[in-house]
Amino acid sequence: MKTVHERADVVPLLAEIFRELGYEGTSLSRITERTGIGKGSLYHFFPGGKEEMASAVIAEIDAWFEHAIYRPLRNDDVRKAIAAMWTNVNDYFRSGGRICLVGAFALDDTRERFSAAIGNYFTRWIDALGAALTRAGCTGEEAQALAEECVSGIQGALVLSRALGDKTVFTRSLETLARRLDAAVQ
Amino acid sequence: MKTVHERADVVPLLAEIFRELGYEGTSLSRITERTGIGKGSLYHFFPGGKEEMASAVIAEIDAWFEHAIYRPLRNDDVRKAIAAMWTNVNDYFRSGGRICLVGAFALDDTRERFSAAIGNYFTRWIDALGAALTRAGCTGEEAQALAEECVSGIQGALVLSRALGDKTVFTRSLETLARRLDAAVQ
DNA sequence: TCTTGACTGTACCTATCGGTACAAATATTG
DNA sequence: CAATATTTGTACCGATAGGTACAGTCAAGA
Repeated sequence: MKTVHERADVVPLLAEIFRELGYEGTSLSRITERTGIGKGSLYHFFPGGKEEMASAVIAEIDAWFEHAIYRPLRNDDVRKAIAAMWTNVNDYFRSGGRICLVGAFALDDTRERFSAAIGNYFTRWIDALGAALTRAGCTGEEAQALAEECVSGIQGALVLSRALGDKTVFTRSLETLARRLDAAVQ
Repeated sequence: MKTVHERADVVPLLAEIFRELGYEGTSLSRITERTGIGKGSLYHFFPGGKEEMASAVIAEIDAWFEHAIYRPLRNDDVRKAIAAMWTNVNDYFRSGGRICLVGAFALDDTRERFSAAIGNYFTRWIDALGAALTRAGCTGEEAQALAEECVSGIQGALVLSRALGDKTVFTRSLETLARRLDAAVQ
């Protein structure tokens, strides 16, 4: 028997593996082991090998954030977009049970391979949130500082809640950050 | 010619390599390449291999934080200990140019190997800072929440500043956190 | 139905992985 | 100096790494 896949279905599976094992920790045999997809298929979908697989994963993550978080922050009603951001972030990271792959890649020298994509992801997040806060009446400086603090805070909460094995650390941090934003937009 | 080392001198070298390459990304040949120390010596000092090397690194990091940060927070004058914490943290992480190895290990499944040590490092940091804040007049809840926020914030600042390749993100975050603590102890 | 092109499994390649064995070189002690 | 204990370089080991080659399988269109 032979299962037929397509590239779009494979990327999310790869994402979870990279998330769990890191870039260096993810081997082709582990991918096959966990997904049942052999080397033949993997190199058919991703001729560039492991690096192209990780690139595809990052691109998909980026697209998801662009659609679910950045665009609403730039275009929609500020308060609604910010509220949506918090629930989407909480869901996406499974209340701290799932890490941010982009943040994880930034920590070791995997960063060198994907530095442009990594920088972009965070820059656009901060800028979109900053723009929303500016629209809500914050000064440029204030907005930028608050946005940076939120994005940074989310990353820290992911690290800490995973280190302590305690999801409540994550949800609690999110609530604190949300309150701080609410105060700024009144 | 033959250079003779001793275990205590090797650990800091290993620390920098693990920091840069991650646990899985660090191979024995890379260690030899960067330090000149051969397998013979490495396995003489660390019979348990790579896992024992990483354990030794974590233990040394832990000891440094215990001495330079946790103990002063528990015993010394609160305001002085907190001020010392910020300057020590800023120096230790080279203003964001150096990551937190313990935090990085927490993100992927390297965590499973060292979960006790990882959890301990963060728990003791939060508890020591919380105890200091309590002594300065905060309620237990307030102190715990603030301490958690600071430790989490430092981790987030490391991730973000490395992702953006911008050390000012780190120093700015530290200043914001420091102001927040100052306000709490008046 | 026959052909085409996307998809897959298997076999294979070289390089490197973590780890072991051990004799030679070096310090240290008596 | 002689004897002992540390430390080190080198040669190995089996397993696995990422990657290639390619024939076989399949669904869909002509």
